[in-house]
Amino acid sequence: MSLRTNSLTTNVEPQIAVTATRAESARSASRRGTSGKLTTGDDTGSLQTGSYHHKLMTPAPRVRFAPSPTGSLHVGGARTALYNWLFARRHGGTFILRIEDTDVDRNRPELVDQILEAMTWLGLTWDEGPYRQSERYGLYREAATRLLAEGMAYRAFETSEELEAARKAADAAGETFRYSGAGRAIPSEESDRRAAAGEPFVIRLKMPNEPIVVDDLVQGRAEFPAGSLDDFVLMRSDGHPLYHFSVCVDDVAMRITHVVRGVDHLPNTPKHVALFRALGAEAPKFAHLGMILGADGKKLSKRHGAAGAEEFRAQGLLPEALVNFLALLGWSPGEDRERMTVAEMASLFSLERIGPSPSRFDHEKLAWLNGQYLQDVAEPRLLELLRPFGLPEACPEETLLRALPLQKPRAKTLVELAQALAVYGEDPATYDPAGLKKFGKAANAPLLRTFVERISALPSLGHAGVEEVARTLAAESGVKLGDLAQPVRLALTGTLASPPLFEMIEVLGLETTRRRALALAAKIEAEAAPS
RNA sequence: GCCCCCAUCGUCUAGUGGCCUAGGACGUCACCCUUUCAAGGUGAAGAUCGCGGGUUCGAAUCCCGCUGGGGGUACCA
Repeated sequence: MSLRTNSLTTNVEPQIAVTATRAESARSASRRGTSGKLTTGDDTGSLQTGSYHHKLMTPAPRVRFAPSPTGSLHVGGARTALYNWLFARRHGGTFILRIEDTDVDRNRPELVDQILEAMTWLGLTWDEGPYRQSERYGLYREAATRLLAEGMAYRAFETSEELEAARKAADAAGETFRYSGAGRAIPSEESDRRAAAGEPFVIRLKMPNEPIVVDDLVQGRAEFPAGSLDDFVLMRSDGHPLYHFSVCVDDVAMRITHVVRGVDHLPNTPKHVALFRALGAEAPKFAHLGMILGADGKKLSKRHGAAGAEEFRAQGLLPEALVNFLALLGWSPGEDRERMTVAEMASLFSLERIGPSPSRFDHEKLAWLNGQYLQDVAEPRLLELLRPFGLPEACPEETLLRALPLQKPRAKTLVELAQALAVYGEDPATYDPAGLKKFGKAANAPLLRTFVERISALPSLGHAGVEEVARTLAAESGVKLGDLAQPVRLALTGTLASPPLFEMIEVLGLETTRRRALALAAKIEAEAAPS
């Protein structure tokens, strides 16, 4: 594609795609179609008192989530997307997805799908888009041309090498580097001539020489002194728009009303405010969210275990749990609410209740929340969710379905649950050493054999019947129930921890129970008999 | 260096001048339940509201300074 910067001096502009392409519309429409469960019922619910007012007084908000495909969907990004989504749902607005892919060097197009998939997994479906900035270059060129013509921006002919050198010099002198604004002084005829002659240039914005105030909905008022910002670059010499520029042009084109993003963008905001002004547009309202830090208070990264949405998925977390957790990181509905459905969150959400401070990512609490959500998943669906994590092949699904109620309360993630299910498929390959030491006594072999004999004689293997057998046998043998139950448990699971033994036996069935109990008895006998 | 932001139990937070002897949740500990492990139930410990000054009859809540943390300072996003 030709990105000849010379085109900036002309006015040949390709048609602009302000609306999604047909394929994209269809795609997002179908996504929306599958996410019916996430609609919030705003129109009929708690909004009743306020909605009339809202609809008359202010237009429905239009918000966007604008990831760049330079990495996967980070939890920080996921939370930003969620807050935008909740805000849109709360006010009957529009949630727009925009891919910021103007950095050709760092872009990894294959990550776009990964991001979309992660958002879909989280249930954060979008109403418009995904727009790709790489497909909207005409729009940026047109805007740049206009700013140039209006004298709001100008060409600058310094090379990056020259600027780099100047930056280093300033650094060495202990001074703050700011672009000199030299390009402002070049007469427009000369500027046009040099551009036409093919001399490379960037386009810079003329920053107003006055302080810029940002009234942030979350962070409050921040005033940036005049002169603290220099004339930043709008268009690179290779014709690519820079982030600040494409963002503002698109926010105007998409009629964005509220910008909800991370505080790392707060220092950029005065630039954007100046740009919106230059573009002749009203700036949207801003809401900057505090950073999400790792448990150690450092910037969250892979080092902290998981940072990307798909990693949490791989860890066996439920999207609804992650969403609930993320919602609470910076926002609180008040009244001590913690566990909420997305619908509840959407009806309670407000930017005013977002706190400004950074927060740490507490995996423990996430795990707890996930465990809570896990309990509510019905067994058949749970089995499907578990499938990608591996189910024991040797075990009929009907058995797994019966095992699930026993194992579910003992697990916090799908990974843990899947692992716990393994015992229903295969006989223990090894025994817990401590368990063997404590319960592998010679006297326990006959106890195991008698237990097997007696439950074999039972007309059916109901847990109540098995328990009665066990209690009777323990009493007869003069031992506590635990002294019988633990060796049996060790035989059946190889460990000393499991769901209630008698219910487990009922699920495992007579054959498996016999085989495993007898195997341990044999092992004990073999070791007890000195050769 | 310069610019900007933040600061309540270990963690997430409630709190917007008197209702705070600072509330809830995770985590921790104890007890109960119990054939083990979880889950669940009950209870406890845990915050001189970062520090220092103001304002006020009264401050976690308002103002100033400091300290600590974070972000930005690109022809990255």
